[in-house]
Amino acid sequence: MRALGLEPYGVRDASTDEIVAVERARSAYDEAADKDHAARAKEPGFVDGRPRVTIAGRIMLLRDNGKLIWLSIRDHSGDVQVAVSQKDVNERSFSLAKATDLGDVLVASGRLMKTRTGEITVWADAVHPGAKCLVVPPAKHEGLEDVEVRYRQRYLDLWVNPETLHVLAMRSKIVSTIRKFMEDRGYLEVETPMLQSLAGGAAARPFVTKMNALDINLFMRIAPELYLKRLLVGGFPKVFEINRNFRNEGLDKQHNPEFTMMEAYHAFGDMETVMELTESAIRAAAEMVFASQGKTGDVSLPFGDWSINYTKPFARRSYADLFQQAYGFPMSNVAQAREVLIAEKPHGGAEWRKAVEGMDDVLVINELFEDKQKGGEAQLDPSVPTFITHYPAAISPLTRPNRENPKIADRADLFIAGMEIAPHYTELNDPDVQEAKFREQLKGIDADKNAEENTFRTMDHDFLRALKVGMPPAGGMGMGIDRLTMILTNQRTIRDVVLFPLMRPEA
RNA sequence: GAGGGCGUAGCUCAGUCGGUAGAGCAACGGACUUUUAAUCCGUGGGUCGUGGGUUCGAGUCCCACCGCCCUCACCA
Repeated sequence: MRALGLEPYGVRDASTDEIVAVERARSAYDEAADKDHAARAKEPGFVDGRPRVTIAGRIMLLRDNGKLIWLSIRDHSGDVQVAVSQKDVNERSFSLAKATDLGDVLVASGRLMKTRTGEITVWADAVHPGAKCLVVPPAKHEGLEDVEVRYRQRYLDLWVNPETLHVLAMRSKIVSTIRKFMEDRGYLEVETPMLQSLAGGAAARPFVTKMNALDINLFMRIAPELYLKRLLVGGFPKVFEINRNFRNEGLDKQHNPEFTMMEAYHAFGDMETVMELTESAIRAAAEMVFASQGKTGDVSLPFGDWSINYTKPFARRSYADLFQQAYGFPMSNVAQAREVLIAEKPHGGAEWRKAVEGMDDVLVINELFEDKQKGGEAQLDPSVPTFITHYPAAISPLTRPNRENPKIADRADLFIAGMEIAPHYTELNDPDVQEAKFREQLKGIDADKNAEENTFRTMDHDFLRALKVGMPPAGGMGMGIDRLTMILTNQRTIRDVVLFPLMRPEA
């Protein structure tokens, strides 16, 4: 192109300042003015009333008829046809249009008209360069289907597959809807450390990194919980944080090593306070998504084969009921539960039997419970978001035991479509009970957990010190933003709602 | 971590029984002022994921490795 005296890369100028989204340009089409122009263009003194627009985007299709060139240009909002006729543009514009290839970014200005086949077209009076595309673009019809290339070269995926851009833009809108909802409810957004010298607040393997200046190891946080609670001690009444957590574990359809979570804490609230908060926040996000599809009425969104209703109140099922339903005997029958668990791994042999027999009662029950929960749709109605309530206290180390029944934790987990979306707690604020629970956790509740995993189950003395200062009673919740986005946008893998999912480096 | 599947042109894909590497689109040169996946004429394009083995001969069969996908395991 430079050999032809053309500059392949554009600059900001008077025309680029006028650029509007393709969608807006198309809606500016004026049929009356177009017909008037078609009928009277040759009359002396005729004033062309057709709106003039400037759009910019990538060339998706190209039909060069010699002295008339048809281009299909795509931007984030859609596609539009552009016609560049030799007699209606200057030589420089026409040469540029001639030298254009599929994939180039082009700026085109012109009046809106319809072709005789009825397609809205920008009849160009000038075109300007945007950017040259130096790689051969993916096939214009088949698109880009290779999932590996889609994730590694997301820029290509976003350009070629409009659905990708739509889903990821929707993710941004879901986050901003929830953020606005929280602010409207009077919660203050805060930022707490991502680099922590103790990785607490959850049971997960952390990433370790090294700080040179202080010559210390630091952990990437696995949860912000313990810092947010310190803020309640300090006097913040209602706080939330939407940010990344990092867990050094496997990848699958529901797990990316870095993921986004919203945690919220409400002083002088409890589990019920934050359950209502989550339900309303999710409903607000679902309503936004639903409305963006131009739909009205009861909000229901598809996820796979299911249709999930967000207008009806979310359901509640107790842990004990679900256990009974799944196994046909009550969870109080630990002896029978133990036999069922042993029978689950017939190949485990004597070793497995011994491990199970040494397990705490509550862990036996919970192992069985979680086995069934993975196929959660078998027990819960997948079309209704459901809170599982009345968890055993022993598996919820940071939760306050129920005042009436200390064996039950004040904890409720929200499940949608078989996925765990958000746990809710009445938070534990008694430092003595908290310390006892830390110690219990440190004993190594799982005999078969390896040593490496136990190294990060350390006692957080400063957190206990904070509780001694006095934390008001509080409700707390944590919501997986990635999973919520999956459910609201009907994506079955977490990688399709993350802009740049983790990939093994290319060789 | 275990099992299974996949990897061929820029993209989407064929490739039979082991016998000269294929198509469409894209690219390159040319024609064409209302096209719609424009059309027409012409041209170029391959480390068949990588490395080894079997064989007269391997894209094809065997082994190892790399990457991706699926299922399971792990995972608040």
